[in-house]
Amino acid sequence: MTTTDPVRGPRSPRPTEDLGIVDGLVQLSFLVQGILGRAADGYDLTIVQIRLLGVLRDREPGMSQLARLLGLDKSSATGLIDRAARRGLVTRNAVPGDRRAATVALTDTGRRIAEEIAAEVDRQLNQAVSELTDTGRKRLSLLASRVVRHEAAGLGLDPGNS
Amino acid sequence: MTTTDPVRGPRSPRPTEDLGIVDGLVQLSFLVQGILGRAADGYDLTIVQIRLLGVLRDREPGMSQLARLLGLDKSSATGLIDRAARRGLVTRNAVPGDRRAATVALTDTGRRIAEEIAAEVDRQLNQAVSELTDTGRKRLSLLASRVVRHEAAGLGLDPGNS
DNA sequence: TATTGTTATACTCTATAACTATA
DNA sequence: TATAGTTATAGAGTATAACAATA
Repeated sequence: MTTTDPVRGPRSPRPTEDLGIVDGLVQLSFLVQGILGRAADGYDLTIVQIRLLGVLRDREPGMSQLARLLGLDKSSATGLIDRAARRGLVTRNAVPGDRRAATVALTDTGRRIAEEIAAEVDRQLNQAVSELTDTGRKRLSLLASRVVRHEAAGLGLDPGNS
Repeated sequence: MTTTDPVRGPRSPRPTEDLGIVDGLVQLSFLVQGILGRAADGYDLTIVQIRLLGVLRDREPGMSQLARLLGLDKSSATGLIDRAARRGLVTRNAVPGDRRAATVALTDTGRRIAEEIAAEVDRQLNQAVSELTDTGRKRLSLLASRVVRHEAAGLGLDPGNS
């Protein structure tokens, strides 16, 4: 997926060869995931952990709900939260009405780190699109948003996560 | 940083809210990775494995070179190739001049699966952008390509070479 | 009975450090 | 000594199946 081999010609003065919508999006996704991964690495975390922090920035879900938000099995969520809690990023809180249930929330440390990482990702991603014109960035933002919204709507999901 | 609200034309039932360049790209990357993951899952593979198949479609690298291409430690590549070989997707071939070295190549099965998955990803990704206009898809393709190219250049990578 | 969450188990993926064999 | 690759080990992440406790 990294490359299909487009005919490689001599260097054009203004290359910007079109990779096509498929390769373009696939490679862009790996680029973005790379940025996320390196940002996470700086805090000795993983992409999944920072995604968790992102999701918890404006929610306090139960375990099953959290698993659904992240697209995981609930047993996977158990381990994920175990590890995040061991690092002091999140806590499990009891639910008054239901003795089976527990909600997950960020700790102060978790929230601070979530914000620092978000700022770092912001920097790196803006750096990555710095070659585009203002109009280009604006268009890219809108096109990406439209695709994401369309897909979310198709899945019956509403709010965006991080 | 939601930007100014562009007046939506009569074609849009609802305004496509702009997620901003950062959230738009991050969420789009998860969407694309999700498509890749589900495509891989259909063959009982992982994203890493199909990425491996993609890389090997037009290369026959040594282990160290392969690790560099995938951004892994060479020991990680060993396990990755072990598992892929066990599934009959790739083979290790001896290098005549150097008894330490080995190159990795797709088997016929591996190549067939690589192509089937590529076709499936193509379908799903085109489906995902089906709501955009032709112009929108064209622009998205070009913008993504430009960002990817810029980043690759910054890393001194030249896709398609050694 | 259904739901919420955990445990047991097995596998993939990854890195670090130490190792073998060759160059 | 340096390079190519593997092994040993440890940890994260994931799913399935079985389980306990509560509703």
